[in-house]
Amino acid sequence: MNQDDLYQLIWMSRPLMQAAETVVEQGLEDTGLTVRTRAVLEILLAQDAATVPDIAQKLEIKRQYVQVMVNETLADGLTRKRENPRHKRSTIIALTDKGRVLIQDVVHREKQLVASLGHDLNSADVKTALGLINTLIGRLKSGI
Amino acid sequence: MNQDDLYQLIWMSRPLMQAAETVVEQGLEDTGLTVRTRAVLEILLAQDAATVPDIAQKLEIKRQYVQVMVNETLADGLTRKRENPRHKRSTIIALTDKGRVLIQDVVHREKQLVASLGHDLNSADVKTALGLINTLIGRLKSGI
DNA sequence: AATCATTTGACATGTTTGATGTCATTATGA
DNA sequence: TCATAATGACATCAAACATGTCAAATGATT
Repeated sequence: MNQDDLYQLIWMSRPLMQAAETVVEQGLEDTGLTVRTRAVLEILLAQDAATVPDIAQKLEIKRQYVQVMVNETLADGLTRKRENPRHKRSTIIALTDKGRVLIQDVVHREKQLVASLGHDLNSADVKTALGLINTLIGRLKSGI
Repeated sequence: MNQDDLYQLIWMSRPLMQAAETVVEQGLEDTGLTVRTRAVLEILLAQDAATVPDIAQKLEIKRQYVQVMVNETLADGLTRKRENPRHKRSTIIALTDKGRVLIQDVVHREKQLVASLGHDLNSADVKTALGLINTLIGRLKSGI
């Protein structure tokens, strides 16, 4: 193992994230979304509906802050509350049609951008890198 | 190209960064450094000395904020000002012995951690992933 | 040399992205 | 039933920046 490569790889995650989020922000400009409310909608798109604490766990941020973001999407008519049979106060948050169309459109445009960005990249390399990164995240989190 | 893999890879840069910085923070606990002042010292370690605007350019953040961080390291005796023949006000910032020992020690411990973290990873895979990430950063930044 | 734009440090203020703490209400489980 | 946990709502705080402005210093142009 060339450990300097791995060291560098880990530290390059910040520039990659920053560059990616800058590009995502540009695509969000006329939608009224932020990168973080976009993340909330993406979770709801993937699993149809979730409670605020569920979303917080997925995003690994505190529920209190997710609540603020969710309340924004509710105010904008992008999500709506659904009754939760398991808890009267803790409503289930689901996309409205408006919200679904919006986030689907955003994700679609992003995927097109990624496709043009990576048209000439080796598929196996990408898969390798993805696996590696997931391994690293797992080990860093578990303190191994 | 499986574009979903690439899409996922890009989005995983945030969890990777967060996990990495959490671990780095733990290693910094008894040093009085933050992740960002650590970054300043690492630049000075790599190139011996630099002005505040130089550091800002490397970190891709505003010089005004770098100034605040550098002033902290000056107050802590980790760096010192050196006369700049090219500009009377814009001093060159360099590590003191104390600062050099500290950042070298921090980086050394981090590299040991990375070594144990990645002992069983394939060296070629890591190199591939690093190259891929650098390519992606370049393309995202240039808007390609 | 005089002038004008640029660079820089210093300082004040604003913004985003959260964390933390607390309260009242509402489940849930022993 | 009674203690405990979960949840939404709200307030406060902090880190990591960005932005704007000023004055001193420098560099470039004429």
